[in-house]
Amino acid sequence: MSAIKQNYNPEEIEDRWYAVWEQNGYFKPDFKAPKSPFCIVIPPPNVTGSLHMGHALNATIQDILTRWRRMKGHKVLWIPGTDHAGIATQNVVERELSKEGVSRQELGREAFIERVWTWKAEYGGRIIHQLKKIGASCDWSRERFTLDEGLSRAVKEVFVRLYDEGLIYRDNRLINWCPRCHTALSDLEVEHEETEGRLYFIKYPLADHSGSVTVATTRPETMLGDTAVAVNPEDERYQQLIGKELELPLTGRKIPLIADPAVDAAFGTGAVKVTPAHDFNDEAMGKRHKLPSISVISEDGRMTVEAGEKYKGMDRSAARKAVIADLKELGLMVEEKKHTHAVGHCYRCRTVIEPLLTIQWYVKIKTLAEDAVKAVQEGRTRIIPDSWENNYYAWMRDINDWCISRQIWWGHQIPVWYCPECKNDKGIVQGSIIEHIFHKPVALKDGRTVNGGTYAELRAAGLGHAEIIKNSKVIRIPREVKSFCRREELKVCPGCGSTNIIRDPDVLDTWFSSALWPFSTLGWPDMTEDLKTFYPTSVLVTAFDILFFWVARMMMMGIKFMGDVPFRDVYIHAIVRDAKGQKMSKSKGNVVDPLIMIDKYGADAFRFSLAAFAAQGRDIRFSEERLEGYRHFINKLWNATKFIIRNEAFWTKEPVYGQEKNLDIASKWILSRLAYTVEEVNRNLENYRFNDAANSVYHFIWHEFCDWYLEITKSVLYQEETTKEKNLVVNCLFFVLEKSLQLLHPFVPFATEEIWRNIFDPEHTIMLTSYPEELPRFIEAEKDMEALLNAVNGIRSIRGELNIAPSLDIRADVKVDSKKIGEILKQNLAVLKKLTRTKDITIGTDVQRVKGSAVSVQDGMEIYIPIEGLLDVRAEVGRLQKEMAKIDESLGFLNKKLQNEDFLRNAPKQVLEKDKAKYDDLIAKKGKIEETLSLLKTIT
RNA sequence: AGGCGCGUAGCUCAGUGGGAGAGCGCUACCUUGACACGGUAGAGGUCAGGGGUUCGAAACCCCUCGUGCCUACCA
Repeated sequence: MSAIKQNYNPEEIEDRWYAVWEQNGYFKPDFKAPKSPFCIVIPPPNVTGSLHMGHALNATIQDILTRWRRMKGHKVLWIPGTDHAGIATQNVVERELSKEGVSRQELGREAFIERVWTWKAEYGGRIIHQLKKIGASCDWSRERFTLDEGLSRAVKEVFVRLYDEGLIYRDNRLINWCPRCHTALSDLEVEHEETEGRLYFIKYPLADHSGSVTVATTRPETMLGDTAVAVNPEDERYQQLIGKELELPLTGRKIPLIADPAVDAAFGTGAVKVTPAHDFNDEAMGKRHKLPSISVISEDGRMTVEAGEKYKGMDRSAARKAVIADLKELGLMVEEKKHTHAVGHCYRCRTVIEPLLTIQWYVKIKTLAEDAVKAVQEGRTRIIPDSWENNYYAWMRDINDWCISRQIWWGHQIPVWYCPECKNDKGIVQGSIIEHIFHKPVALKDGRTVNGGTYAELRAAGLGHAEIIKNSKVIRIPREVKSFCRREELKVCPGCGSTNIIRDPDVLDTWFSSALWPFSTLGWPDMTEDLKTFYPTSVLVTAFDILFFWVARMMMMGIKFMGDVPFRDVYIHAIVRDAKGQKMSKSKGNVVDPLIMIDKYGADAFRFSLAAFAAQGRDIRFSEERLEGYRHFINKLWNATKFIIRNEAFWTKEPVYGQEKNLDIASKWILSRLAYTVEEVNRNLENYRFNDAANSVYHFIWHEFCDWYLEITKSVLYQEETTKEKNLVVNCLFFVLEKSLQLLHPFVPFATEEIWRNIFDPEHTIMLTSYPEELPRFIEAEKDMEALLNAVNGIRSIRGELNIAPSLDIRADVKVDSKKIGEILKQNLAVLKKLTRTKDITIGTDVQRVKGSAVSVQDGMEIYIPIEGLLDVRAEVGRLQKEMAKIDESLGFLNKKLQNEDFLRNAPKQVLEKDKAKYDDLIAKKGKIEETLSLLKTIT
């Protein structure tokens, strides 16, 4: 005898079943499964992260797909893992250290990294735990970390190969720099924000004192590094001045007035200061005009010696104030205006970005991007919804080379060594590369001299990266020596044998390693069984905010190194916002914690809600009320199960198909509705329409199975004796329950498992049963059922609207239009009575309305409920008039349509037929109601 | 500045050319032998506004208003 607990209590069942699944290895791929491999790699959450709504939605969708495919018989693998998240993690640990009063510099690189690993060991598993809480069926035995040994090997391999092909190079140019994180950032890692600032108009005197030119700038402090002023060549105001020299205020330097078409004559004064070392536009202009670059801001955001003695060492914001004050004093500040413009901020710490001239490593991106675009154009990878395709193309077309070096410690250290001693130009390369850097004494502008030494020593002496590079000699490496001792750490310079070699201190952008995720997690560079089986992966599930950061780069790397796209489909889901539609963020304090939701409502209800919210192409506003509603749904399922179990004694477990002839209409109907739902759910999941899939199973279970079928079966089930009929109905109940549980399992894994084990198979999991597919429909039964539903609805409607007390015994007379409908109703007389709480019902084609009866006109029948004396005639008249009004409105609409010759000529036949039939029905109905109304009126 | 999206019931949202739907909320009635986390019956909408295409538009096109996001080197 099966027994489930009286009350549905998610807490009690969820952890228990998860442990069972994991211990039994149900999450591992079954290589013997009949259908094709199905693989998903999880977007690796940051180790620093804790589960937020976005992760929850993301994981739920992947788990639904994974469980569904597993049940359908695919070889399913879902690989989990985490990302080392370079800057983010380093910042977290640095903050921890600063509480102890230690800086990472004081600790030293090695000790610091060790400290991060310790931190990771302690807190890094948190998010994995949380993923388990929501039921994610990942194969944890294959869990990866972007900084683990295997992935590090993949990273190094990719770096070296790209380097050998000339696709990785080093260059000295402007880069987005975060003075707080003290590192370079890629274009993507800069977030632009509209900021209210000021536009300053500054007078630059002509060197011959014959006048002046006024420039407009938002960043007066950078003027100290100006090397020209530019105007548009067409600008008539400046024709006479082009080519003349100006005297740069506060410095006395002479700079030229140049003409460049990039200057917008309409903006400001039409004259723009040019600072090639601190502005991307100016850098380009500087290159065109061969202007020198003067760096006046250093890597920590302070002014350099180049800025002049007065400003040296000042913070850039202090320097701005000082420059403004000084200009005012000189009478050169003409005007200040309010001005809003976009200012770049570091995506990790919100500090204002500083464009700085530094040497960095870059990936040449153009050819890689072209292939990635082609792959989508040719449909080798589909992006769903496809509205994202254009964004993808646009971004790929405008893409700049990818800056991959970061001046932090936590990450994949760049596999490049430098030899300060080696004089042999052919020197080097290690798993890599060695470049000779500054072996000559370097004279600096401030008068100091640096006597060579290693790169690290110079950094320690207080020199900036850029300074060192600028003053050093970089030697190009001949191609033939590029690939050398690839995978080992380099100890000795292969060129000169020196052991005094230094590794490049920079690490790679976090996204460099995650770009390899779809194949590195499967074992690449080794051609493992997993890699052979599961690459390309089936679908990548992600939010749009990392489409460029991650998806685009995976596309490029996958195509480059595997020769095929990394995934067949990319499903882009919504961002979860709060109830007001705002992005959830800690600073706004509007974050909804998924774990609290799980505590309150259970993981099943939570998952189901997320699925039901996940309409394509639209953001989700999270609503706790709806979540509550879906918990009620699971509770409903639970209670329905209790009801069904009570009849277990009559369950013969015979198959329901094969004896359709003996089945009653309702049973055939529910089987047919089930078949319809199964088809819909499968189709919707196939198309990533999770909300539609969730809604259709919800509607079926609640409003068809529970509301109708369960109620209908009661009239048979409550009979004392055991009959064949009773057995059939019970078998049908159990069958539909079983299929419903399976249908629901990908959405609601825990409760379905609990119920399944209790009823159908205590020894085996529902996880590995077959997903319902292609059941037979019984269209005729569905049509016949309409008659029964109409009769019930008609009687209920009268009861409800006339407010007839349920305790009042009533009877009903049903005049049917055809014998067939009469037969159907007669067969289900007991049901009809029970559902309408009617004592007695007469059915026939010749039934007459008795005086004092309320009337309901339904398709195929008229229903009379005699309530002599009790009939509130006015209420009944009102009710019927309301119905008449509705009918008249519809008739008016149809009339217009059917009298329109264009409609008759052009509309498709089916539409025409349908409308005609509808019209006839309405006319008939109208006639009947009119008749009744006139009768009622004669009474009053 | 460009690009993308959204505006449908009180709220949150489905609905990609044939008479407006769901969940929650609301109203009335009901402790009927699974479930009050329930049942039954209801109320509630010029589908933002204007123009166009069409026999027919919430849906397709154009414009306006409102709103959200993405991209960008506007000094």
